Amino acid sequence: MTDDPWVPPVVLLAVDLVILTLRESRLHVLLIERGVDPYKGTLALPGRFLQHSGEGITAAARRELSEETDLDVATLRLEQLGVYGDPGRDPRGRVVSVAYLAIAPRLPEPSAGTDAAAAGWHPSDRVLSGDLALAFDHRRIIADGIERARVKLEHSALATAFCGPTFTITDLQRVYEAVWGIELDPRNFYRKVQKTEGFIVPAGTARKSATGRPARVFRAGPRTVLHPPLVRPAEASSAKEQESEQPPDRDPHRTRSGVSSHPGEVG
Amino acid sequence: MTDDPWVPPVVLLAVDLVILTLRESRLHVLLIERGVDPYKGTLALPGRFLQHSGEGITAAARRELSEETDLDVATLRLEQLGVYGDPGRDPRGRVVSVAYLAIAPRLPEPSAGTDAAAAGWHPSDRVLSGDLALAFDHRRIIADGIERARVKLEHSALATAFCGPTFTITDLQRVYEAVWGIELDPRNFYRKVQKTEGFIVPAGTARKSATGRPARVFRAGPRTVLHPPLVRPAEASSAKEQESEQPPDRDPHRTRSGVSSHPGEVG
DNA sequence: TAGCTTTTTGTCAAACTGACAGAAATAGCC
DNA sequence: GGCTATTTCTGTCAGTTTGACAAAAAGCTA
Repeated sequence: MTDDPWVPPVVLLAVDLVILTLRESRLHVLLIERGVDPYKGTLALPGRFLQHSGEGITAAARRELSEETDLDVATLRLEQLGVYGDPGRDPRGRVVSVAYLAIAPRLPEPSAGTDAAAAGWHPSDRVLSGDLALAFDHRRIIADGIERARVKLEHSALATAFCGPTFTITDLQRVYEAVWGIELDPRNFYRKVQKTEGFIVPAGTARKSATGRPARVFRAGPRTVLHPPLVRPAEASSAKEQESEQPPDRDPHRTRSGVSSHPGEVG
Repeated sequence: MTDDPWVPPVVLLAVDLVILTLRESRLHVLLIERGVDPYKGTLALPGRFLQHSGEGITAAARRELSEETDLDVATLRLEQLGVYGDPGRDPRGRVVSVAYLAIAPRLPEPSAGTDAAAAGWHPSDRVLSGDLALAFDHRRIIADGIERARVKLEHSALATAFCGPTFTITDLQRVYEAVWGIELDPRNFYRKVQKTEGFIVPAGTARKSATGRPARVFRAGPRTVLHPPLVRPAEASSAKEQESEQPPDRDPHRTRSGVSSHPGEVG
């Protein structure tokens, strides 16, 4: 990888977590308020530095996850989102951060777990719109995470991860609608979901409803890949091109046509 | 991200490149023979350490790319694949590597660019089968890169990146067949590709053929996302679950059902 | 029981898919 | 030139899926 006499530069390695959930049919992301400089007092993703040089990256992410949520960490899945390491993104020095994506069902209301002072859920659209100011390049990381979730909803059974152990088909539809930001026809959604064998399976005799006809209850089936995919309508998937390694909103030449669904594409 | 008095551990940051191309209708990956320990004499992905602490990660990847191929780097696209940073993956210390994926059309035969002694193309199946021994965790990185390419072929116009500036529909079909490892019906492929507006556009009057009816020539169109996607047959997409941050083949509990198309998913 | 709401079962035309037939355009060979 | 081999391209056809929408079913409220 390199020659001998020369000594490569070192960097500080951190992990950041994009934890998404649904509250009142809207997509939310977990943010903390930073207690120290830089960006003291600003909202940011939960994250941490590698604890010691022998700690695995995913181990660090999992530990951070367990500190921020009281959920059973074993049941959550962490998916690597990408690396964010622009020089200058962190005034403390060369910090390279590995971002992870996690999907959580609606958590027990007060999300705080430990001392991490102000941790709370914030609507994702307020983050994406720039309404909420975020530390570092965390807004871009969240945007990438949400886009990843959108794509994964099409091809995997990820949507069930947003729900509790059991749910109705309408619950599942709300997930798709919230993440995709569109409305779906209940009849067609019902048909599609039912036809995809192994996606959801009936869960006992239980039924739930507030008003209207009681709905059947299901739980997640064994299948994790959806074949054929549950494609979102054409207009909804025309996302924007994404870049990294440079300050966001730098390039006015972004085309509307391009999308990679995998952030970090560069010329 | 952390408290104050404590000092986070440092890591060495490297980039590794998975460069794929097609030769004689087979998928190949660019490998170099390591000239120094560790793994001296073993095949490995082209890669390098960050040159100085202010160098961007993508910049490092792009520089390595330009050293290994004589292609116009500006025309190639680099896509971030993921981070590989298991402790112990590199005997020299804590090395975290950011992997990038690049797709190249058939390059001018001798692939070497600079002094990087033995650089050459190797069939991807010989790598995946374990037939060729690779340094570090590079076999896994390549596997992840190929799986990424497979998925991207469905949803993006990536396939044209394997071809030269102009190509025939059959050329394009060969790309899909090589990367997916299956055969496609020429008639249906023709129809599908033609119907996807903006995917490929006619390129002048030129025609080429060796034997048989001369084929029309096309070049890549403006569209980068394929809508609707060009789905591969069901059996072909039943891939294996992937993990990272741990030595491969560690966990006997891997399920056959799960796949994420995005490597690095962990429980 | 009537009215309201939400779930669930259908229906129907249009679009798409997979399998396959066959015409068109060239090169090579006798 | 005529024949064959080969590859490209244009259709066809039945089965499936999709999107839009109708209407029945099953509860709650009044």
